[in-house]
Amino acid sequence: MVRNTGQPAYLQIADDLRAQIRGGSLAPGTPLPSTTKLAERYDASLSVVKLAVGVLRTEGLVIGQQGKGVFVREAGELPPDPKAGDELAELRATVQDLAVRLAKVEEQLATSTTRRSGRSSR
Amino acid sequence: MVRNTGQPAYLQIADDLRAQIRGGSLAPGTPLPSTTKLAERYDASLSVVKLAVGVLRTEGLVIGQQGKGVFVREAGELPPDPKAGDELAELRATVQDLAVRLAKVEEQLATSTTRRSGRSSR
DNA sequence: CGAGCCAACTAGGTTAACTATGTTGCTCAC
DNA sequence: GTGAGCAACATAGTTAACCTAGTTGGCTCG
Repeated sequence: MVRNTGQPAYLQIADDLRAQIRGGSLAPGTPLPSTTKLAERYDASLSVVKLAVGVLRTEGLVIGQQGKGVFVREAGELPPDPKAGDELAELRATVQDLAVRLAKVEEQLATSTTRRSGRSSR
Repeated sequence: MVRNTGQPAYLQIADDLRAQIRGGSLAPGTPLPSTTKLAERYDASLSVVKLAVGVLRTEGLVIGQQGKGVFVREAGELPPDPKAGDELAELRATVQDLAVRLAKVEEQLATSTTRRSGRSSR
């Protein structure tokens, strides 16, 4: 599809969707058409549609929910499904994970250095 | 290299690079390692590296120049930190940094103390 | 010696296939 | 009628392959 504009297809699609969101055609909370539908509508491959959605996702304009769909983000607030997309919870989980792993590493290090195998380079 | 944080590989790489940029390891104006090099360094496929760079690109943190490389955006001209500036982003970066360093230590520990080939990410 | 070509790198775009995982609705057995 | 299980569909992630295009440096040939 597209071209002419010199812009890659996935950016054109992303721009179009972004315009629709900002223009109100796609209201906050409403789901975008499915990847397949968008691919048909824009006559593009699934891959470029996924790329386009990916751009909007990293921009924070939309939020993808596995199994359900991709929803337009409420400006400044969370979508009707405030699932575990919480950064704080994510961070906590990560920190917890790090703590456990650190403990293991420290343990290994303690037992291995006693017989002096300290083989730490770089 | 991946796993650990439960985050997808391309986001982990993006976060790592982002941390390096914000941390100063990658100064503005300097080029990132080439896609191939990054793929080797992170033991990831070219695809995920391209995805990671793509994320930073859409974030405006780096600018890709075909044929030359991907360069860190000059601080003055980068409007980034779109939603950041908050503690959360800082924390995130720090945690990410810790995760990377821990992963390295774990790797060293695994290769130096074990002769079970258990590890290795693909 | 110089001009031009060429080979080797680079990023970027596109496609396709496969996997994983989550959601939802239907059907079928009890 | 209810519950279990399944099938269909959704996003998400990963990989691989192929192509385009820009840059650079070296080599060759005139």
